[in-house]
Amino acid sequence: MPRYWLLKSEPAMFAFDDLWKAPKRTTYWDGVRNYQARNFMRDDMQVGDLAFFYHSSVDPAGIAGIVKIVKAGYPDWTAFEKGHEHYDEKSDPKNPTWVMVDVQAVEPLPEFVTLETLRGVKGLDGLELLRKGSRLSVQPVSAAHFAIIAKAGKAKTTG
DNA sequence: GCCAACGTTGGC
DNA sequence: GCCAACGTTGGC
Repeated sequence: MPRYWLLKSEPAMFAFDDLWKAPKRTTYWDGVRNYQARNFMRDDMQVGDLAFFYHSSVDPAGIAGIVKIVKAGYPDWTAFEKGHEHYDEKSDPKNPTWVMVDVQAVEPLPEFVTLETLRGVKGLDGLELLRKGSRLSVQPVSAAHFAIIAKAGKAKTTG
């Protein structure tokens, strides 16, 4: 059974649309520099897992699309590149501190699901994103929550 | 090991 | 731009 996740990105840096236009609609998810988020990627994320692509620090914030994990955790090499935005001198290439995964865009949500919308959706009690003070950039999402949110992102139909 | 200071995240 | 919340650092 696949697990489900939510990945945050600032669209000014990298938006779902950028991933959609990328070769094979695939990229490496670098720059996670939080241990809890790192542990999720390193220990629990597996090929075939699905994740929401969440746009943070933008108005409105919300979920733009769905991605699939296509490569499980491996060393985040951007931590080794001096001058790189995500360089971390304390990460030893022989014993890397940080981890990245590869993700592939699956589909955009027909309707962008804003954070405000999510707060009004029933059945999302316990969703990490909605927890006060939550700022984890990699979060687990239950299968039930994933289904509810995906449904909320489907285009409204008449009749 | 405690905890104050500091830096970052991210919604508003 | 503000600031609450939270993670990390470093003195002790």
